Amino acid sequence: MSFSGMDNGMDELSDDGMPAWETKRRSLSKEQVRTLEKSFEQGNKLDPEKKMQLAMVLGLQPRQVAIWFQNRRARWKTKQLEKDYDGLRGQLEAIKSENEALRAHNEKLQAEILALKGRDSTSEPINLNKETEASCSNRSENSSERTSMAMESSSFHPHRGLALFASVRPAEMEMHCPKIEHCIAAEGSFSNLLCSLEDHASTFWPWPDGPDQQSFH
DNA sequence: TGTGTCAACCAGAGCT
DNA sequence: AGCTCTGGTTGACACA
Repeated sequence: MSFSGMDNGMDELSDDGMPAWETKRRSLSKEQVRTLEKSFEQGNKLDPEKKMQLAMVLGLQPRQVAIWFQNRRARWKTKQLEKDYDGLRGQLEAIKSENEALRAHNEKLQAEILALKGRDSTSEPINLNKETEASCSNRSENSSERTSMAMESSSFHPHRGLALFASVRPAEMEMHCPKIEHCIAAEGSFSNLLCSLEDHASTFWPWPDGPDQQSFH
């Protein structure tokens, strides 16, 4: 074990029976850490037998091994939270751009409707389907499909981006928009996004049933 | 000298 | 009761 700067002669004992000057000694050796890491990869929980075995092999106090595992779990969790945060931030950006696309498309449709209404009031009754066909040569008669085609003719791609919206069919867009609006309205508060994605967070832990049932692959 | 990292510790909770 | 866990803190050390 290598450490420096602890060269005084204090000889009172700590709770571990170690000299007090040893209680805050610096780091474990590279070899010790390598072995501990290897063991941690196989399973981040420490049963008493494994603890004793590691302590014996590494020439450490069993308590030191236990503490190393505790600290290592804490570090792992912190890293995992950072990763999770980054992932959610990415999803937020995707949702925002998706919303922009929806907004733009919505405005386009509104303008189209207004134009049609304008014509409607100045001339004879208009067959909407026919009129729409005229304004967009390759559209079908079905209004839902028409909407779909309109979406394709603009830059909107329903299957691109978040799976979150994969189930939103064009005809349902109006229904879903308020939800998205709400989401984006709350974009200043990241916790709201966290809440909305909470149900998707079951994969947070790499093992089933949460952190207590861990078993690394 | 400020800051980050890490071993060690503590308190409180849960499990057997 | 004894053990282990998590979350937070402390103190020593390394480094820019």
